[in-house]
Order: sequence, then C-alpha cells, then structure tokens
Amino acid sequence: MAEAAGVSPATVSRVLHGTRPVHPDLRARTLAAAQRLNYRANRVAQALRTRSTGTVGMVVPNVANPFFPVVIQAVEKELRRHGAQLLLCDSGDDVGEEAELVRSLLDHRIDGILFSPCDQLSSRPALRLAAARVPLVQIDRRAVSDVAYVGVDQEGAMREVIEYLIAQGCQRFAYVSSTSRASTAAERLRAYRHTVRGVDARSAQRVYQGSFSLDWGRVAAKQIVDEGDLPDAIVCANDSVALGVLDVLRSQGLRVPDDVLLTGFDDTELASIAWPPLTSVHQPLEMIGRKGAELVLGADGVVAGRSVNLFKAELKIRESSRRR
Amino acid sequence: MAEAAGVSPATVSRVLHGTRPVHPDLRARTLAAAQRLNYRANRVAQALRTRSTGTVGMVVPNVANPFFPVVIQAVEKELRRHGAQLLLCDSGDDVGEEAELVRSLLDHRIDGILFSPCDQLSSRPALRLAAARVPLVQIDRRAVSDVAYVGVDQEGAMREVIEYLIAQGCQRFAYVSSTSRASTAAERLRAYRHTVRGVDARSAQRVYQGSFSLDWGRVAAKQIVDEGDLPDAIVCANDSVALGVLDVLRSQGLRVPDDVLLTGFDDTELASIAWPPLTSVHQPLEMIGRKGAELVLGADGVVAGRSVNLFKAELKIRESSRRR
DNA sequence: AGCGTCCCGGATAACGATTTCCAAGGGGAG
DNA sequence: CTCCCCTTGGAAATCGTTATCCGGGACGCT
Repeated sequence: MAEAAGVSPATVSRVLHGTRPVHPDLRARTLAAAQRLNYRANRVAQALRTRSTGTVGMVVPNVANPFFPVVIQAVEKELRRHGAQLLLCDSGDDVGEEAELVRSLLDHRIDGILFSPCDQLSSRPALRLAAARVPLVQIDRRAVSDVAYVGVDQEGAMREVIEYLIAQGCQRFAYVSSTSRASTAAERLRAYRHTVRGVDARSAQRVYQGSFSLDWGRVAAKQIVDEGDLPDAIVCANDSVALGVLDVLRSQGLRVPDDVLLTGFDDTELASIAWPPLTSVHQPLEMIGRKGAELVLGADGVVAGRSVNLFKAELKIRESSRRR
Repeated sequence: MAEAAGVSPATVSRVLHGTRPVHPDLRARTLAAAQRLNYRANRVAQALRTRSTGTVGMVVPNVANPFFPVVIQAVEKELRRHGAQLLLCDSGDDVGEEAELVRSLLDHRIDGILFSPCDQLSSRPALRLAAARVPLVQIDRRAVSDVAYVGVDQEGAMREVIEYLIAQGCQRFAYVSSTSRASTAAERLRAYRHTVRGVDARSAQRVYQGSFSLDWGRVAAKQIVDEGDLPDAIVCANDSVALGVLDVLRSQGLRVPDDVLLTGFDDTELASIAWPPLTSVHQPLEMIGRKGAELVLGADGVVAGRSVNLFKAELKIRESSRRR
C-alpha cells in the first residue's frame, strides 16, 4: 500500500487515521491509492501493535434460552455502533466449559467481556481471572458484587408477583423452579419465600426444583396435583416451566385461572401466545444488552469498575392470573 | 517467556507445538517456565504470523428469530471442538448492513464465514466478495448456487404439507407469508403455488404477504375472514404468523381445526405450546449448524467449493390440522 | 582419518500495521 | 542575518509469534 502510493507506511497510517497533518498532495496520493487498491487495514496487525482488537467476548449459559437472543442482538448492535465485533460463547451451563471459554477469549485479546456466570459461586474464579485482565461486565446473572453488573431487580419483580397474587386473594402457594445455581434463580426463590411467608408459612416450603424446561413443569405439576392439595396459585420461575404446568393441569381437567392461578417469568413470546395468556414478568432486554455493551466499552463515562445497573421489570398481567 | 526459560523463542514455539523434536532438558525447562508463568500464546501475534485467526464469522438476518439461536449454538459447539471461536453478526435483514458486516469480518481476517443472506438477489455482491477471499458456506438461506450450502429442502417440505392437507380432504387454500426476499420464503411460496395448482387454480393466487410476525398473521387472518370466503386450510410460512392467524380466528369464533385447518413452519417451541398444538415443519437445526461449521472449517474432507447439503425436514402433525 | 549427513539449537527475518525518533526545511523573532 | 522552533516526512523500532536459514557437533561410512 505504501509503495503503491509512493509514500512511507507512516504517512499512510497518518492519513488514514488523521493522527497528524499531512501535506495535501501526499494525502491525496495515498487516498487515491487506497481507493484504487480497495485498501483496508489488517486488523490483526493493528491489534498486535495497538493492543486492542476491537472485539468483545460474551459468555452466556444457553443461547437457545429465548431470553438471551434478544440481549445478544442488542449487545451486537451497540458494539457495532462503536466499531466492535462480538465473540459469542455458550457455556452450556457448565462451569468447566465456562472457565475454558474465558481463557480462550483472553488468549484472543478481546477488549472486554460480557459475562453471564452460570453459577453464583463456582463461576467466581473464572470471573476474577478475566476481570483482572480486561474490562468485565456481568450481565443478567452475577457471581461477585465488586464488578460491574447489568440486569433487573429479580427480588423486587418476584415480590411484585406475589403481592399481586395476594391482592387477588391467594393465600396458599407453590413455587416451581430449577436447581440452577444462577444468581437470578436464587434471588427469585429468596423473594418468593420471603414474601409468601407473611401469609402462609407452609407455602414458603412448597418449592419444586428441577430444570427450566417444559418437561420439568409437567413433572412438577403432576406431583402437585397428586398431592391432592392444590394451592391457590402456582408461581413459576420461568415461562417454559409455567407452560409445562399448564399443559398437565389442562389434561387433568383443571382450569386456569378458575381452579388455580398461574404465573411465569421472563415474558417470552410463549407467554402471550399461550392459552390462556400467561401472566409473566417482562424485562427490558434491549436496554440490558445496550447498557452492558456501553459499560464494557467504557463508553458510559462511568468507570466500569463497580457500576451496578438495576433495571425495573414490568409485571404483565394476563388471563392466567385473573380471579373471576 | 523465552528468556524466562533460558531458551530461544524458536525453541519455545517448537516445544509448545511439537513442530520439531527438542532436547528433553530444554523441553522440560520451557514447559516448567510455561507452567510457572501461566504462559499462553498471544493469538493475535500467532494470527499475524500464520495468517489464521482461529475465528469464524457468522452473519444471520435476525438473531431473535427462534430459528437461529439453535443453529448458532450448534455452530459454536462444533467450532469450539476444533478450537475456533465464533464472531456473530446480525444484519437486521438489511442488505447494506450485511455488506458492511462482511467487510468488517474480512478485515478481522476470519478463517471462514457462515452466511445466511437476507436477500436472494441483492446479497450476492457481498457474498461474492467474501467467497473470493475465505471459505464460505451459505446456511439456511442462499443467494448463489456455486458456493457451498447447508439447509433443508424447503420445496419438498412445503409440498409435503400441502399434499398432506389434500389427503385430509382440503381443496381450497390460503397462504400467509412475508414479503421477505429470502430464498427460503421464495422456495416455500413456489412449492405452495405449484402444489396447490393441481387441485384449485384460484388458491394458487390466494397469497397474503406481510412480515414474519404475530401481528401480520392477525392482519392477514382478519382479511381472510372479512372476505367471507374461508378456505379449507390456511397454510403459513412461519409459526409466528400461524399463531397470529390462530389468535384472530379464535376471537372471531372460528375454531381450528373444526372450521379451518392451520399449519405453520419451523416447529419452534411455540408450535407445540399453542392451543390447539400447531402442525409445523421441523428442521434438523443442530445438524444444519454442525454441518455448516464442519464445512467452513474444511473438516469435512470435501472441498467446501460447491458442496450442497440438503437435509430433510420432518412434518410434525398436530391438532391444528387434524380433520375430525 | 576424512568426509558427507543428520539433528537440533539459536539467530534472524518476516507478518502488517503504529509509534517514536530524527532530520530537513520553512518561518518568525531578535 | 542568524538562531531557534515548529512542522512534517521518512527511517526504524516494536508488537509476539512462526518460519527459514545457518552452523556446530555427532555419527556413520569408506
């Protein structure tokens, strides 16, 4: 490129980045040559020299969980606005894989990491390792409190769900969740227990833990029905689980909301499509993604150090929880 | 690292890659030093020297379309098995953005591209540009025929849907789709027209094109109902659209499948959750993703040049299309 | 013993950019 | 008119690897 323009490589760099003034003639010559050759700088070489790759890594527990694609989309969009690319990794909810992924991302010299740790305890070492080397933002889930975080106030949201159900006249509850060790699951459960305890001590213990899947919802629902002691409301930690529950209730001749109220969480497309439509908790996914990207790029002005960004979730009340 | 081990950088490289035999003593020394320093090679420098970044780009039209996350997940998994990372880009169904993304990926010197072109015509220039520089595999959607492709036989699948409906006794059809210029949409429409023509010429013209969304399904359904000429079956190019249609039919007092049969496409989680469960076309998403990744890495043994991998879709028959 | 052949280390040159440093030239001030 | 500073171009170092090349020693063969 330099020789094609008949100037030194230094000049090329200066023209293309405007780092320093360059004589109009030389400037024109290099621009012409760049145009003619369709020249585009090699970002690998750039990265080696400038120690910045223009790449951000993102580690999520499960891309197929409908929660994440929307966040990923927002992240990618925001990154691109700043000229950065997204290296996406799926940890498959496995702490070992997750740690391996983080190391690999560091090897690639990403400029930052968006991390959704799958385990609020065991994910810590990997998180610390990464945070010591690059800007890191926890997104949706978290494992440590002194590193930046973006997500919604899970406890507040779950409390709102229960308080709403209580206002609907419910007194006895059951909670269907997963054994996931993600911070979000833990926080929702804690809020459930704490809020429900006020009206019925036994309900606080009535917790069914399996996985975040339709099938587990079905299994748990069967268990609840078999116990012959139907609560006033079944609270689910996730939409998929809620729809599994709904499926079994229906096939057992039980009607929602007539016989029992039902709520989900995450407000995926499933919730509004279901019949009856499912009451759920809507999180501002685009905002979470965008803010996460901003923070990790330091475009936020704030030192990403220990910034905590809690967004408010919105309770979407639908048929499945309307007493009639 | 080299000085820490007291050997030359060349030796370090040889030990770590096993490129050439190295004296046990030196070998042990470097390995010890590597361990001690927690040394990991800088992949940026490696990439500059070897002209291979260990990164593959992927361009999809819309990450939030539930079809893609599963494919992405499979791709990422397979790439990782080969030690590669995934650079994910969302074109937002915009040809201009798409072209920009491709250029950016090339700048980053990715080792290959998985491309799902959003427009079967206008995406060509970008596709050509990329294919001339790196191994490229078209995935799900395609724009040119002389570059590798992985996906399912859309025409065969849609033909199967129609033939099944005809076998159920349907004679008059309506087709709800989008104006998308993706190859998949075009192929499904072509198969619909072609197959339906055999039983009813008018049905071949009864096509409603909007977007791949719930809302468009609702609008189209209203239109169909208002025309006062309900077909025997409404065929949809997509599950979301079908569920939008279902929603309006239900609220207009029309019952599925009693008054009209209904089918979707893609067999997303929505299809099995809906009420009544929606007949849909299931595509082997994991296989598509895996095969795409294999091909682009050349791990397949085949020259990725013009390999075409068509998988067979599976018709999932559910309540929404069962005549009774 | 002499000579050719391996074998294996290290020195050295890339890879393709940015950045630092130096020098030449021009202009302003004393 | 001289001196100095400021501007601007290019030469060269650098980023951290891998690949090429060269040389010294060991070994085998005649």
